Amino acid sequence: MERGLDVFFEGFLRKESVFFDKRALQSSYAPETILYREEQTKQIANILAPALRGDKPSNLFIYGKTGTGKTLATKHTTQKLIAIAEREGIPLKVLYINCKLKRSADTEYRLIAQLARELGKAIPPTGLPTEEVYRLFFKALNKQKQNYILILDEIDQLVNKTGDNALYNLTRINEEDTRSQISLIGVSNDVMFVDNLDPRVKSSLSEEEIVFPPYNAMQIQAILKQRAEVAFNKDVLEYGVIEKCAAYAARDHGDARRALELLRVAGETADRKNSKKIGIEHIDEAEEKIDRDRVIDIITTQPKQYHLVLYSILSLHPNRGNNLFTGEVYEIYKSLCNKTKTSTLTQRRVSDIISEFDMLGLVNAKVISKGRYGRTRDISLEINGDVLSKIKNILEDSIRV
DNA sequence: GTCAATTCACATGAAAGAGACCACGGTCTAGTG
DNA sequence: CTAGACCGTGGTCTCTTTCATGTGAATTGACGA
Repeated sequence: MERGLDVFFEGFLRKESVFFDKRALQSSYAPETILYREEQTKQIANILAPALRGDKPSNLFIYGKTGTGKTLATKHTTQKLIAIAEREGIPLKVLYINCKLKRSADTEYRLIAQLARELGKAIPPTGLPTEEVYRLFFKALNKQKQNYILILDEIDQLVNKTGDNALYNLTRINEEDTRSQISLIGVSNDVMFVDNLDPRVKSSLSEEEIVFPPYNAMQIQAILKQRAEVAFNKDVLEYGVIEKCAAYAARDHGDARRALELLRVAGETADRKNSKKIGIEHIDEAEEKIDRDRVIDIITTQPKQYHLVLYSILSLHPNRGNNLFTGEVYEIYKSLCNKTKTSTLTQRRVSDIISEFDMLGLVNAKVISKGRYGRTRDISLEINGDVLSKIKNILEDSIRV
């Protein structure tokens, strides 16, 4: 066995890979030039430039679908800005916060705590009154005269979960008599989310707005080519591979991130199969794999109650047509809980869980009205084929039936 | 046949509770000089 | 006298429950042609 491992690792080391530098395909990679975003970067730069003269730049709201380069472009421009500010000795700082990261900045308390931490204050993960955290944050903020640019990525997540209280407080900082000033940059996938904002926050946050349109297939191709230059060894891409990747990604709203992931996974598959080139067939496989991994990942990280609900749907699904209703699922779920001696959740909760499954894309649940026979969700599974049996195993394992 | 009222089976919202975490400050205890 | 152990209090956060209210069209039943 030991011997076998040695051989394996040595073989792995010697094995030729199609990759030269895989990092170029990761979403965190920042290429030197950002394609097709000149317009937007220039706008951002225009808006932020006053910071160099010590003025407060307007607040900025950026939106566009996922994978349209919002984060990349803002980070890129602010980095350049900072570089110059540093050279000239201008007191300017950029704080980048991703509101979507669990346990990091997805509540008011955590957002402010995270900000304070960026300023060098140690804030416990919980236990303090929110007020107190604000106080500490302000104190850190005013320690010296400095202007801040605060980037709130995926800001819609924050607002959806915890309301706009935090934003309101942040926008008000400048009204108070403080030495430092803060400009907010809100980045969001969801265009509609501004409408649910408190009008005061809304007007203050979107003093300026920039829209990132989705890339079209040609642009994605160019982006892929740019990255592939760095990422792969010479001549490993067969003809049509990039085109196909781009076509896949463009099919659903020009998501460049997905295209890059697809290309990366295709490369990995090719490597695993000891193929020296990446062919079109690898892309198909990659797409399947991404999908499968995503589903399995989602399910395994879900708590047990969710497993029970999903298993109920699953076990009901094959011997019925296509439509299950909430009531039916709940009945099965209840008996399943009895059988496994698990505490039973209320129908209210199960209803929410089902709609979460819908959002995760595991299940298609549409609210329909059956007239006299009430209103319910029409539920059908979105998982099929070999993944289904795998999931069934995972679930059975988890709930021990 | 037409039309409004009724009715079903949940959906959807708001509020509040339970239990897990955690920090802080005060009190107690044991060890030290 | 002091450092550290050990509470009690008060805070956040997540998952749930409870209570209340909403809802869209099939069905029903009254009505008139």
